[in-house]
Amino acid sequence: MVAKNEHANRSGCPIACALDIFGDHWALLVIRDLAFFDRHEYKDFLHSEESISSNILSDRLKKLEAYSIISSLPHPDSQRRKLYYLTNKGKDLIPVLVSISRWSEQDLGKVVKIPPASRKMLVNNPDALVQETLKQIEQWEKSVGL
Amino acid sequence: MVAKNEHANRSGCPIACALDIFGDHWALLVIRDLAFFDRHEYKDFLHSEESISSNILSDRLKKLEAYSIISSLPHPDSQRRKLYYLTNKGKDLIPVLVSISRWSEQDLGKVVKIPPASRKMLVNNPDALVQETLKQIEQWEKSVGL
DNA sequence: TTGAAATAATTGCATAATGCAATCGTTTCT
DNA sequence: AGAAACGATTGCATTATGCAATTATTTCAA
Repeated sequence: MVAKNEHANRSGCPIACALDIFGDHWALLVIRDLAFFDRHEYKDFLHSEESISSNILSDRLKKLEAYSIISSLPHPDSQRRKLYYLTNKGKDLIPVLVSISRWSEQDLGKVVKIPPASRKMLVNNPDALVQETLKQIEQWEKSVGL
Repeated sequence: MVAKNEHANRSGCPIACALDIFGDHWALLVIRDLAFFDRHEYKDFLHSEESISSNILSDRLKKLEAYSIISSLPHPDSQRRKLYYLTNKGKDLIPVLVSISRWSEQDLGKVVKIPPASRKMLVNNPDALVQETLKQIEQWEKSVGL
């Protein structure tokens, strides 16, 4: 890892504990890629729109794996590539991602770009968006034999 | 502010945009204090369990105010003290805080300490927790004549 | 009324985290 | 066999954070 995080478990507060795990600029974006964008490989995360650095990505993948939020699988086509995926603990973060998106949609105005179909579901029935996302993840899992 | 954040608006992604605002170890804790713990003053935030540093607190209050997530009021008892409170934009973050708490309750185990009454509501009816929180905020607002 | 405490910051400095470009050692492709 | 792809790591510059001390007011209490 790039460096140690001195803040682990500052308190028993559920929000503080969560922030000790994903309270930074990048962790949730990796989880977003896994949850919504069907990205599962190192290079996919690396090339996502926000341009994460290679060292930071490597660090976050390790941390998220250490926290059992993600896990990985050897890629069927290659022994060196890996397929990352969300554990149940990680999937449980989808409602968090959706509520954050909902807030941005409501309160951040035009800078935020969301595909119309998703936006509609996000506004009218966020729970359905969570469910649909889970369903697509299940499909992917089946496709790799998980 | 302590320093400038070079990451503003990395993309149009609603999650990335949100993280550019509160994706750090402290911002959401200040919002938590305002939302759930009836803390409204600098010293209250400063003395909260996680021990935020004075310079960081000062910085976050400025940023959150700049983003119109919080606002402030002169304290009725003192001209130097201020009363901070959540704007509508800030109140819209309560569902985010609740969903994060819910995740921690579900997936972080015993390190997380939540009062039994809140935990029950968090698990069985998170929306009700949001509503109750909003109601208590309204009461406080009334009490200071907002 | 005057000195002490309280309050909201700010400063300086050490440490940690991040950003960035280059590079490494494999593996895979042609 | 050589080139490209890939997952990482390294070194170094910059930015953010942590921490203790300090500041300038204001408020409180003897």
